[in-house]
Amino acid sequence: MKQEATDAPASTDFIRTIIAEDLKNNKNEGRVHTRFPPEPNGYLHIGHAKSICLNFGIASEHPGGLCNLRFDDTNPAKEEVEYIDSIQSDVRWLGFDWQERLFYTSDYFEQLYQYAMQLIKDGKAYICSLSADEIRQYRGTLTETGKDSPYRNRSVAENLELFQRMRAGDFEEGAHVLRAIIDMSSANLNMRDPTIYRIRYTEHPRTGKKWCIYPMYDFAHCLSDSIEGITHSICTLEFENNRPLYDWFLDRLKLKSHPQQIEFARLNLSYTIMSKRKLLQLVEEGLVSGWDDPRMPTLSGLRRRGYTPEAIRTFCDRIGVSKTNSTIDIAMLEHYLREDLNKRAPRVMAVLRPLRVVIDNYPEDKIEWLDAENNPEDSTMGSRKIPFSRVLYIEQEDFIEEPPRKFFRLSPGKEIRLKHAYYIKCVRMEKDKNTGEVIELGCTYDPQTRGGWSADGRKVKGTSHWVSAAHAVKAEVRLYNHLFIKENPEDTQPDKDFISNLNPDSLDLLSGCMIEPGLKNAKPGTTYQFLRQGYFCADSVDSSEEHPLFNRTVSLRDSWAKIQRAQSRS
RNA sequence: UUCCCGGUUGUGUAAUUGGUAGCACGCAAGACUCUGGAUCUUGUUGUGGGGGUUCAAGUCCUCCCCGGGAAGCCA
Repeated sequence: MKQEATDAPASTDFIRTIIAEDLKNNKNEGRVHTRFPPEPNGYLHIGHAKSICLNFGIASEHPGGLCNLRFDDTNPAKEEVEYIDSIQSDVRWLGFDWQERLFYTSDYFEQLYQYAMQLIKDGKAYICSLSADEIRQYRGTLTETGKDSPYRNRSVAENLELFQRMRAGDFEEGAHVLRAIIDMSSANLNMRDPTIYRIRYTEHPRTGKKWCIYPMYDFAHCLSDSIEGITHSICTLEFENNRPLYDWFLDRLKLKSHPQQIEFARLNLSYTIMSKRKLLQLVEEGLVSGWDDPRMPTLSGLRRRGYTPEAIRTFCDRIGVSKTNSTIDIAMLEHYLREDLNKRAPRVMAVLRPLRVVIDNYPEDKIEWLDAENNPEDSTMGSRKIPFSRVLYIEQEDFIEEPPRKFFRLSPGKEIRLKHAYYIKCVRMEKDKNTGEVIELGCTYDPQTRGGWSADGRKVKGTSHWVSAAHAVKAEVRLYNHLFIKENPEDTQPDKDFISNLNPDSLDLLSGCMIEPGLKNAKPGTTYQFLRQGYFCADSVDSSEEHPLFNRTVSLRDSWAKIQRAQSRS
């Protein structure tokens, strides 16, 4: 785990301020203990990363600080082992370690049951035999107070017996629930005798058929926090209205460990969605290839796309923590990704849309192995040899027959530099007789410019990447774009939902790409910079030595594209 | 209509707790460059509104406006 309390600029978000204040007042005997409490009902996404970085980060900033991983598994209807496994590997991949503190709310089911019994004995809870529908009606509305359940006055003895029989499986689902006795006229609906146990004959991923009653979140969560000695229970804004209930249970049960719940605003990102329910819908309806589709904001999707944990952590550190509902521009995520990849990604050459180029004055059978640096940002990454020969491929978009203003690349009569190789000048074009499309270029090279330098100091403005046709390896490349066309995918026509905002061009498959020979053995998961184009990684699922397949992680910033956009605007 | 929470440049987020509104991203212009990448420089109409307290208000008081959340036997 990262330990950067000293060199990191002091973070001053409101949560860390509260904790610093608590420490100053020697609250919690100077302990700082947080937890990350996912429900295993889906895969983790970038929004969870914010919470993970916050909780584990805060713990790591204090000597002796701890952060638990706890699965909030109180609803067996939605939870699965697949999710339990993926969540653990995602948290680890992000770079955090819960050591031996892996917990499950289900670990505490017996203890939670005893707490519930205590509440009943203290006259603070009762068995309600109203139907779900009736309970809703009795609860009242936002503006009307509720009314007491007719079962509210059952005797302690009767409540005790019924609760035990609920556990024993004597009743049907829905026949009874256990409810707290609070206040049916509270302005906070959460306090109108909330349900704390319900009957469910559903097999639980961990406890199997041992239980047929399951505690509700509000009851289980605060008590689990208390049992684990959590000092600061950090959650998202939608739980603000639940905080009085969180405190109510801990106060009524007179628990000495009373964690403080603090709410912060969840992460929203432009051009994507963060709802687990909606992500699940994309998966189930086959609109993406799975939870790890590289277009998904899930950690497994981002990982497969080529995102690094470091970039995600930096992003989470920089976006800040507050209580303001906000949407962060996805460009900021991409910025920290590029910043990270720029330092570490080896440079290679790959031609995505090849245009054949013949160097007319280069000997037929000659091959030169030229030096190419692996990363101008980091000389310790060394260099490699790349083959140069008479027939090459360059990028189609690096040639225009009639170049617009400010176009520095190849066109008839113009000279450019081939990266790491020679200056070449375009002397002829071959066109398809039917379409008129340029299918081959004839160029001459200047032998005096080997390595890309000219002794006479002559300058060329454009530099292109290229591959030797005889040596190139054919590959497929997946170009990814935003999953949604709208900055806010929920911004839809009245009768449509977010699906209607799916970007039809979120995936562009290129099949005839030509990559430099060394890339044949690219290890899946390692990210390269394809010179002048972007960062790409071999796909961890579909790439093989026989059929190399690369995902575009993120494009390079493209100022030529901006110039073009400006030109077309004017 | 009830309760809770929020509102600082285009987007996020700070402001020593009443004392120069800063940082990052984005955008724009320029410099530099064997990646139109990176890097560097410069710029970039901001405290939701009205009153009030004060020498001084993003910060305190007050009224209003706007946004979000809350009526699961979900979390």
